[in-house]
Amino acid sequence: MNNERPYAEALSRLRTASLRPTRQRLALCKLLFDAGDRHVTAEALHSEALAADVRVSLATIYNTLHQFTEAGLLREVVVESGKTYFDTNTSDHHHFYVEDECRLVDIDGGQVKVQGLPDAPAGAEISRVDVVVRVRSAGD
Amino acid sequence: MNNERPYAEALSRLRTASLRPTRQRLALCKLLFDAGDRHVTAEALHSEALAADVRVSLATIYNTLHQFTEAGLLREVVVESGKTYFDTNTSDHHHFYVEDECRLVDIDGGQVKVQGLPDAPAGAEISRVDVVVRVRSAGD
DNA sequence: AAATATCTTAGAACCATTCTAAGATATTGA
DNA sequence: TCAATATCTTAGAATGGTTCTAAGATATTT
Repeated sequence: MNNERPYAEALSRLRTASLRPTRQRLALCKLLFDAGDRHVTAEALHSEALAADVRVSLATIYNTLHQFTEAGLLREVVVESGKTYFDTNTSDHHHFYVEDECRLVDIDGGQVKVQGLPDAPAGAEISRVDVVVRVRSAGD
Repeated sequence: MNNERPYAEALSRLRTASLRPTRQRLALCKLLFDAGDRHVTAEALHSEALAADVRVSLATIYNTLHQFTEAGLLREVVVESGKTYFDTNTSDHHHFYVEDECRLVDIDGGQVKVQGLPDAPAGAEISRVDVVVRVRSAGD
């Protein structure tokens, strides 16, 4: 977006999250948000960082992903036990989950309507409605 | 249901699954299916079995839960990473997930309609649509 | 620049789950 | 009924993703 100040956007993201702009967080910001909507696991982001010569520990990857999630910069998506995906798309939307590729695909939230849900259990209030459409590649 | 042949139902369940009626599987069948709709984790079922004086290893609990799932007697529900629930209700339905209690509540599938889903990604076909309504107990 | 607050890190710890391979149990077929 | 075969159960080790620890590094505030 801005070739002269490549970290301006990352910097402002960290400011809104009240997180100090460290080398690691700035680099992860760029990796996460410069490439459009993404669904990453901690391990995948770690590999990507190392491949891009960003020296960062796995612990920091986890810390950062959770801090970003708490700040509303990321959304956590659970579709399979033992694997956590972080989604850079935080708008109202849903997911296809391609089971045999362990891959997520966004479904725009605007066009999807979930009708007929009963009231939440007594004393509880809805925090989110997640629709996961599990699909299998027919080819296999 | 039948007080004189307490294992008759368990036995027929195992037959339909082509699984040998062992002491462990019969007992787990009873624990799982005699009490109406349930959502159990492997650990929880293990504790329950031990409490009921059913000597069974955790490995067998896992084996059995997976075999039952493959046979269509159970359904696996993923709502939180690192925790797998097995649901004795295998009919078309959805779930409330009470986040602060890690508890699932069934939502009857008949009355819920998910409209406006786009086509599955090229070459893929839908295997299931899961709706998870995350709720928080307002009290806390 | 000193004092303070926050961050990063390697490696250990953790926990749910799966694996291993050896003995036990169920089934089959004479 | 009994041996032969197939399947099952098990304790304990192994695995894999994630979190914890506590010590040194970096950023911020004064």
